[in-house]
Amino acid sequence: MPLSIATWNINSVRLRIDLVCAFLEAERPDVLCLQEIKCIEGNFPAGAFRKLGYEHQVVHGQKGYHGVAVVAKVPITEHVRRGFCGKDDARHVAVKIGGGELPIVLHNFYVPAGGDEPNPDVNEKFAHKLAFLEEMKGWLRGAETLGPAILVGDLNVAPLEQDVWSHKQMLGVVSHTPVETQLLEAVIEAGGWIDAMRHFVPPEEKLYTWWSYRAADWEASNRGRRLDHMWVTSPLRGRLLGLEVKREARGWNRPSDHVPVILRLAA
DNA sequence: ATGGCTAACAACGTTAGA
Repeated sequence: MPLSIATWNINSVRLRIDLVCAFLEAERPDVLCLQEIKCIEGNFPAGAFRKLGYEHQVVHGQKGYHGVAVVAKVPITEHVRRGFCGKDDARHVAVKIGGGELPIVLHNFYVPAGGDEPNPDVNEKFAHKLAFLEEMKGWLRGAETLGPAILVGDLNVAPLEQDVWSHKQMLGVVSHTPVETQLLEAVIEAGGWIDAMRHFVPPEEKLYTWWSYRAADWEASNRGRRLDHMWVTSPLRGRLLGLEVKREARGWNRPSDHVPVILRLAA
């Protein structure tokens, strides 16, 4: 059975539920992973998703900020919400889908942004980000040996030179500093992950999923970053079918600063 | 080099995003 997975940092699921529903009606992905839902589970707009056929839902929320969720048309057979760095903030949920012979484990992450100053000695948010990525690396080590798995989410790191509008000007900016990009590559390496977005878009080509709210004209200045990611383990390499970055979503009315990304897998 | 915007909330300034 072909499978489509979408990921989207929605920056408040309650404020933008109409945008999310329009996206789901147009694209009909089997699974949607959301980050920054900014609400507790009890305030998650479950009914709106259910109406569209997304009746399988796992929410890991908290009040006001952060928070992740998975909604699916296909059954979710297992789920786990993991805490990182000894905190109880809501930054991860994993689900198991395709419960038959070859189930797929799907991880949905929201990695800490890391604040402004890229120095862990003076900026505890940056220290938290690095510790979070280190913990991901250890926990997901050898992921490919365990079978089909997908990891998506807002990882808040743009690892490649063409993942930012200016590699040179971004080297000292949190999200593209060498310590972060090398650590993210180490997470990929340790898990045996395949960068599914770059499987389809060559690394020489610019690719962004986020544009700042602060630009007067996001499209004209086009100072984007690829902060959102979709990875798969090697058992899924042969099933990679297609990728869509829904850039136009950044131009919708009252948009998220991130756009949705859709990965399609063959049967 | 700076500043620019958006969202949540025991809310009308503060904290967070990145």
